[in-house]
Amino acid sequence: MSLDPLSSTFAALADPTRRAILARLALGETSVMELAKPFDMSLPAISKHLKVLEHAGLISRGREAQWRPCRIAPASFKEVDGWLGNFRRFWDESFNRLDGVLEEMKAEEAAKAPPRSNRKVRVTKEKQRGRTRG
Amino acid sequence: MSLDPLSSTFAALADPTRRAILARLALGETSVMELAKPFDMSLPAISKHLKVLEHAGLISRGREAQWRPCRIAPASFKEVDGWLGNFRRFWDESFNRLDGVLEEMKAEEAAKAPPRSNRKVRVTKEKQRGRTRG
DNA sequence: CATGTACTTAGCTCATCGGTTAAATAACCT
DNA sequence: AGGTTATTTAACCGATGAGCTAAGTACATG
Repeated sequence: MSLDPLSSTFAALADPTRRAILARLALGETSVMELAKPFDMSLPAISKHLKVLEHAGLISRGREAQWRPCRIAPASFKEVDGWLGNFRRFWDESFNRLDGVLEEMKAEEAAKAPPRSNRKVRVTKEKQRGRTRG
Repeated sequence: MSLDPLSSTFAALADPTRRAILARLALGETSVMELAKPFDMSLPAISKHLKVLEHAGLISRGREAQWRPCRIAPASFKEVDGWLGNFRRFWDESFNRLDGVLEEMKAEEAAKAPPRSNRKVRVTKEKQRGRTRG
């Protein structure tokens, strides 16, 4: 058992029940009972799902008397987003433009590169989402 | 077999070998042999991984003579990103500010809402990434 | 302390997954 | 045609995953 973090996170997200639980938690912290309600499924099943989500770092759990309230934990979401960022240029128009900075570079490149060029593009691991722009 | 699209996409991403294959494909279209090289694994195993990725909509495959070149397919990545967008406010500082628009609303809310308020927050399904601002 | 409520753990079943080897298919190259 | 190269399919195996029921733990309260 125990895969690398990204693998266990993606694995956790690969289940519709677990994604539904996360969607519910996006509305706010709540108890296991509450989370279980919408599902036609035994409580132990939900408990397992929560364990998986917790292990994946997608939720964290507190203790209040006999309740174990669950809430979204940001870290793993952020990691997934970071990984996804490596591929963002494949679908995100505005990202491809990099807020206009790449415009010039492209123009320069185009000036000296032949058409239909198949040259490789660097993938700049992480950080794509960090442009706060004030 | 055959889960909902998001589930099979996340499931496909939950394997490090498959993610490595995608990382390689981010550098450009290539053959199965080429993709297989870095891995200490039989060719059929790679073939299966590619099938999974294709089924998940993360890659598409062409035909050139005896080669079946693979390339990144954007759609499923985009879907994952869209889903992730529902949770972006949990970790993305700049998103939380919504380019400054929410600033005022928050101020107004704060004026009439009691402290430690636990009120629910709407999650605005999809589209978060669409602000081109070009 | 006994009972109830909120959960978790244990132990089981069945399906799916990731890997294997061996054989099949497909297209090219004499 | 016959061989080589690229890739897939088939058949199998051990491990993991999602569900169940039954039993256990933790806390609260009558």
